[in-house]
Amino acid sequence: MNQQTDILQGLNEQQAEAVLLNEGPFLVLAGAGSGKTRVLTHRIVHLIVEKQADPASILGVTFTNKAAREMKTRLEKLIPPNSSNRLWIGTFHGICNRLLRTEIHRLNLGGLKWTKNFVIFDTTESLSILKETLKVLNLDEKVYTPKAIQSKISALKNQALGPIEFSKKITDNFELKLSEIYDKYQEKLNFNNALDFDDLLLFSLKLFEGDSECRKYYHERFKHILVDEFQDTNQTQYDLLKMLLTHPDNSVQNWQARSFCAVGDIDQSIYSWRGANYRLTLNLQKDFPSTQLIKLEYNYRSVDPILEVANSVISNNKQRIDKKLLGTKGSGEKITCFEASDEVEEANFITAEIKRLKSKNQNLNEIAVLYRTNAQSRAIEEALIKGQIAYKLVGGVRFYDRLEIKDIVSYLRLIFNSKDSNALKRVINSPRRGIGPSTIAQVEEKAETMGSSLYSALADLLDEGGLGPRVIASIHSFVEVIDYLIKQSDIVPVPDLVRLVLEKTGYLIALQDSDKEEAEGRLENIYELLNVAQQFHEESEDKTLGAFLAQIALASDLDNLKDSDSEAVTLLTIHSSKGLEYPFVFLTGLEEGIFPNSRALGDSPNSTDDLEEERRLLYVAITRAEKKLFLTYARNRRLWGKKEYSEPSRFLKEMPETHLTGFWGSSVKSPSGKGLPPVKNSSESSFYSKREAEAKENKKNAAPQEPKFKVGDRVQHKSFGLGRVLSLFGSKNQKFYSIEFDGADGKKLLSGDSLHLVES
DNA sequence: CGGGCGGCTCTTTTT
DNA sequence: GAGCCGCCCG
Repeated sequence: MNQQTDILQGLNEQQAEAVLLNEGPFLVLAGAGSGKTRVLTHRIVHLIVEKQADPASILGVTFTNKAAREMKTRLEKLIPPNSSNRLWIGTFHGICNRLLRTEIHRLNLGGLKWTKNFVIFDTTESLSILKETLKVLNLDEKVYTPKAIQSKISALKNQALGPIEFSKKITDNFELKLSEIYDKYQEKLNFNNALDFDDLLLFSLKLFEGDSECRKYYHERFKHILVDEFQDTNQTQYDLLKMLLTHPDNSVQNWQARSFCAVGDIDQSIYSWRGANYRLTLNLQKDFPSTQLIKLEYNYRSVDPILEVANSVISNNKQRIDKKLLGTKGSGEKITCFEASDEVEEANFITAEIKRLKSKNQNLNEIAVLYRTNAQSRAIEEALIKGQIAYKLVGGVRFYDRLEIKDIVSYLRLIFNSKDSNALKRVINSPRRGIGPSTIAQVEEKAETMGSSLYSALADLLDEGGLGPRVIASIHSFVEVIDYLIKQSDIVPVPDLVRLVLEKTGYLIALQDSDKEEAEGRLENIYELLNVAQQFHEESEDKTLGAFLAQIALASDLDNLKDSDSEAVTLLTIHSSKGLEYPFVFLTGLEEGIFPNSRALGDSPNSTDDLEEERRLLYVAITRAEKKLFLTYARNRRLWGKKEYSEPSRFLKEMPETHLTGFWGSSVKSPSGKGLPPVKNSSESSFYSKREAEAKENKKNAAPQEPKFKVGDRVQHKSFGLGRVLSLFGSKNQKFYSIEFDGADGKKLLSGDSLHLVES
């Protein structure tokens, strides 16, 4: 067998075409589960093995670090040894970081320069310097809320607008102020020799715009560019790609001959709030008329009912290119719906179903629970803990956001880039050295007058009077330790440096001596950080401190998700689940206000767009499931600590009822049997609100309900016939039973009202 | 200087 | 219900 057929083995016609096309830009519209990752991997293998492409000439952009790592691992097995480390594969942010680490000195942004030992500020850190900025500008935080300003600036950066470009587009007073803040904020970042997330992209673009030599070098180098999840590209990323694809001397023309492969699915565009713009995908052919189009419509992941429901839901969107997922897995179980009285019952149902799956020898790693917002995980976690089901939670508090880890990392950052005043302020009194806010204020003042960094202002302050002898001694020994560590950082590998930090700063001793309850957990986390450092040193290509810090800054919780780990159910938001697949999926909280989220239901001019994005999100969620999907919602939910009534999601009625089963919308099924009646207007008095009023009334009067049946009882239902009780759920006032009916496939979930006991 | 307490706002999603 | 901020007291 020759290599050509080998590479194409197992690919369908369209997939093979996408692998083999070698000239001109082309767009692969790849539906969920259509094997696009395979296409990308095989294409790279084809380029290297068949076309003798230099691995260093290939640039692959993925959406997550995890996807990048997986792709690299797969490639290592398929291409010649030692060639994989010459490929550039990563997220836009990761790639831009790599680029700027070597080229940032060429960049000049309105007189501001950065050096290659820049640090990356995460959202929290950039918020804190933004607050400083507002203070300096004497702006009221009540009027200019830092969070809102932060997202405005982020939006600008994602539209390729730097402070200078934006200042030319100002139309009103608010924008004028915003522009001032933006300027000052960038100055602050510069003072720290720091970039925020969005700057990684924007600065890379500005670099190419301002330095055609540099642009030419990378244009000529990256002969083959592949971009995954193209629908979630923002303007800045798009412009950046254009920079690489076109030659500085002859603009658009030679784009047409470039090997450029964009893979995406407009129906899975779910990051518009981060500046992503799926219209860029729609416009690709308009921008570049020679762009060829390949559609991948065969789905190799899910059974038919799941695909039917997904197709049906997404067809309600107006803004899309028509396509359907075509099944290859055949028929399968219907989708089970469950209406819970509240979030506790919902969680109990999920736990019980998971137990059942486990009893049928399903591995817990095959199960995922999805939700719209992170806050929803809480109730589910509690139920799983009670039910003794192991779970892994993605999101929530990131490992690197923990206090002790941030402390140690801040030390490392200060060592790497002594201009990082955020890091300095964080560590200077941790462990306690008696250097408090008033001293820091003096340091800041000193730095201001000297025009220097906080760290060098420390040394200047020592020479002056005005500080007590105790503080002087503290600062003196602090500076001594940091200076020593800075010297060591050039000599010793990262894991050793981390150990030195723990030891020389007194951090470890202070923690060990602490009799606080949480100290033990913190120590464990610190040991885990040491493990991370060790692993980094063994596996990373670039073993420098800078690379370590960048890895930490760009790491997401998702990156640590390994299926091979211990056996556990995965809990994650729908956003985080993009690109993943699980045999069994629970999609929870299908309620108006939760999903679709209330933010998407407002009367803003964008609300139609927002609702369509919610629908795409639902489409993503549904298509994660391979074998079996569960949909749940709760009639009451604790929100901001308050109980709220909610109506079932409007999306439920967009699903063909023939593919659904279970107990859902109990009395809300319309007489026609066509699923839920239309939710016209959530504020309108409707069927739902009447039912809510009833429920409220019942609740008031109801004594705690005793279960009518127990597990194993024979029961009768007027339309389903005879069955047996498998399990029971419910709150104090409401009980539900899972019933297996004789001769029927699957089980039904019903309330006691419609059942009669036949035999105990 | 540091810890503790009370009041305030807020949650959509993440590189 | 939680995290953040500011205020007060030891």
